[in-house]
Amino acid sequence: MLVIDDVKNALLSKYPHLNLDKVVFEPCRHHELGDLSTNAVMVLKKQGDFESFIVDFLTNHPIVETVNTTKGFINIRLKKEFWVEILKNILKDGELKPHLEGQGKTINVEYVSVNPTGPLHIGHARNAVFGDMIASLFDYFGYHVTREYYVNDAGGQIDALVSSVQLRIKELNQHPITDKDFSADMYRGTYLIPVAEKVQQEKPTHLKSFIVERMMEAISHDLKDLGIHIDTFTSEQNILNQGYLEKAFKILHERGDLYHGVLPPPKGHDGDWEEREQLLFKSTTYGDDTDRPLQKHDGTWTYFAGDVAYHLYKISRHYDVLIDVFGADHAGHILKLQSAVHAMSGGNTPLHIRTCQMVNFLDQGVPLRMSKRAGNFVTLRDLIERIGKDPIRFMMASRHPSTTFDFDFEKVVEKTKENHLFYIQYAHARICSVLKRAKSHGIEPLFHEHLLSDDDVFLIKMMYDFSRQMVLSLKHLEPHRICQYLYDLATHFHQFWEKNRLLNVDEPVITQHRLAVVVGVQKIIQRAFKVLKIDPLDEL
RNA sequence: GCGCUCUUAGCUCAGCUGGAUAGAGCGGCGGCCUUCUAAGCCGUAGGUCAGAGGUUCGAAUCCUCUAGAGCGCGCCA
Repeated sequence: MLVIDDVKNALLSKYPHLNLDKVVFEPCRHHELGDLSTNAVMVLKKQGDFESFIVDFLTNHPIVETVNTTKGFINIRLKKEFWVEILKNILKDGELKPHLEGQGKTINVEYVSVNPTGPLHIGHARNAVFGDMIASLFDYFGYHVTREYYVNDAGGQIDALVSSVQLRIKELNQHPITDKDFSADMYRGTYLIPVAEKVQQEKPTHLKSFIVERMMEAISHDLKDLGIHIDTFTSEQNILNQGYLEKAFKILHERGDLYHGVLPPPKGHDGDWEEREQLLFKSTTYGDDTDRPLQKHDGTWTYFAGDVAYHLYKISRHYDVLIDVFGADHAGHILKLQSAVHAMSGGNTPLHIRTCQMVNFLDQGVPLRMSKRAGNFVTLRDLIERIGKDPIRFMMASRHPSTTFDFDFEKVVEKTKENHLFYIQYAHARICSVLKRAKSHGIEPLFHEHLLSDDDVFLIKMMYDFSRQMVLSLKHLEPHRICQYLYDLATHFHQFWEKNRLLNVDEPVITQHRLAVVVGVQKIIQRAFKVLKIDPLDEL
């Protein structure tokens, strides 16, 4: 934004000592008062009284129409030329390009990372979509993004998976099996039957990796249908084979962050606690609440140790920033992982961890109680086939990540304003429809500056806010802001539609002009949807 | 017992990391289709921002405590 930089520069050139960090221009809360407001006077109060200086400066600024002050704010109304330029830029570039702040920087976003023991279910969807949109946002701002999935293919769960497949093979060979043949940790899902068949056909030499590959094929296929492409699948087994566990041990040991000791029992963990000496990581040094075990009592590595090794591997790949996306049920891992990364990278590799909360699923208002054991969980595939990828992506991304919310299978495909995605698509479809109709009359969009109306400006202002919302979404890693913004934009458009008849064959010039204005909206929706990876609809 | 996250209108959610009179939708009430998609638009009613303190020019937002909800808490991953 030009005005704010001009004001800041003017202030600094006269008062070089000023701290202007908190000075911002924002869209004016009250439309009657102006277009933009600044808190400068209030924020700078302690450093001096700069009101008359700023007001004078703004009054003489070439793109400022009027200036007023109320309740400590300075409000400005911009000249129409400003909005003319904004719309021209949108029509030319298809958007409003924020300056690319991430050019050259590399970033690794790890998300989904579901154990390869079964198909993705709907409980995995939020993490997958949220992580993917975080990655998309970084793409948008010019970072080099790696989308990564960590495959837990080394633990006891995988052994149980292999046993489960072997049991299914037995079943294929005319040995009837019952529920009793499955031990508690085994997987009795019928999705393993085709895997067993494949094993029989191909007789692989490495059974375990063969099975994991089949599971990962299914998972990536489901992800693809949700619009997600993972760049790098990193195998836990591979990390271990490459000796990263030992490397991590060595680094932490040399730093003096390891010791053998006994953890205190968690409070309320009365009778069944048995004190055991373990190899511990001194994560309390880095802000954790308690030290964390790298080895079990028997000297074998813990799951956490594997995670530490994996993050050392990520550090060794020299990204500027690492991001992990966890479900709320893994929030307990944040501090210990960040401690480990801090220790191993010497504080040089920032690790941001974002969690998204659980989702309550409902079908026509009835809560779904899923249990993996009972086998009544809904697969992601089933949901995609039932309602499509876009409603899932939009809904999963449209809520603040740290709040739980209700996801009703029926409500997200309703064709009413209550369904935000529909409402936005409706705006887009209306624009496409009227453009098509105008074209059949030989009328194409064409912007006429001198026809710019107050209603046009009202709509252009909303388009102008796009780049600011994108910046905020990135800054806070909160893609839901984009969804919220699009809904507001759609609201403004629908109001505009009701007030201003777009197509009038008797008035071709005004028709051209209004079409050009709504093409701006169309382009912004398309650009935002590209980031969300949602397909805009030309008709409903 | 401890930790993390949450609590905003009857319901579902926003609230621009401390700014102006806290906003939308649904539901309620009342209006708007001979013209581009009424799958929409307009008006109206509805609030002690869970509660109590604190920080300051200013708090839904930051801190402390209390209550309630969800998730988690070595020897699973």
